[in-house]
Amino acid sequence: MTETAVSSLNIDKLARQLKALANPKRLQMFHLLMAGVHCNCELGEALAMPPNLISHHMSILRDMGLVDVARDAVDARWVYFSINEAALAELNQVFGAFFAADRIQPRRPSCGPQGAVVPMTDIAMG
Amino acid sequence: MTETAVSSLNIDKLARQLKALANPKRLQMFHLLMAGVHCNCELGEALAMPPNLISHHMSILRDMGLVDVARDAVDARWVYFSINEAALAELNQVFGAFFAADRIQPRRPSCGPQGAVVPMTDIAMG
DNA sequence: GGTATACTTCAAGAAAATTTGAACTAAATG
DNA sequence: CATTTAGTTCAAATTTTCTTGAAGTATACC
Repeated sequence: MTETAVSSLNIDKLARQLKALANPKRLQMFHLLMAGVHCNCELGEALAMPPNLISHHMSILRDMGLVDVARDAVDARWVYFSINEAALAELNQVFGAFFAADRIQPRRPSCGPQGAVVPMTDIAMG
Repeated sequence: MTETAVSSLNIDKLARQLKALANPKRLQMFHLLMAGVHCNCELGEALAMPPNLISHHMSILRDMGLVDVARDAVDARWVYFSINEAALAELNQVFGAFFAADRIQPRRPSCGPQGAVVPMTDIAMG
């Protein structure tokens, strides 16, 4: 990834996706979905949370495209949440590129005396 | 990474690290630090933010161990922020393991009719 | 058709994060 | 030694997020 490819627009989107995940309950929900499809009631039982809260947190993950939802073909009252694999792949790619250790540069700050040459007259001699 | 290795303790730490990064301003600051060491005033100039806000956001990244700080050897008033490379490496490892696409399992939910066998008496014939 | 079920939406309250402005610290400068 | 400089800390105000409880929707069951 080039420097210009890490644009502020990408940074904003990455920040919003990370914010959707940056919550212990939502991260646990995501973890459960990684282990396979779950319905609202299963998530609620696993995390000891009421169904409306599950619904709320799932909508945050859904809004960021990270989670998909489907209704049961036999009984449409049941909803099944699952990981959006394309979004996960893109997140992994963007995250890996953004936080790649080899992007770290040995720049020196342009202000402060550190980068500046210390004048010889200021250097104590003998 | 095994399922048990992704424990709730790890999830909480990952959630806290992601939360520290899940802010557009802090992510931009982190991006600037990836390009090399910056002092408070450089970050403030680049992001049009007052020094106390830079200080505040940097302390959040520092508290999570993601950013290091050092004072100038010549003029100790200047502070230099940089990426903590060990923390970055660990974050990449944990994130990559947690969100690894191949962790997704084809589980069927244990409630709802989807997984259940549809009784023959309910299947319309001929 | 009335009731139960599974979930969502809404509104209000509680908690947390963010921003602002001022006061403070420590070090360098004249 | 007073002043300037670079940054931090503090307290209050604002904004956002999270939780709670109730109401609403749509579907299935009897």
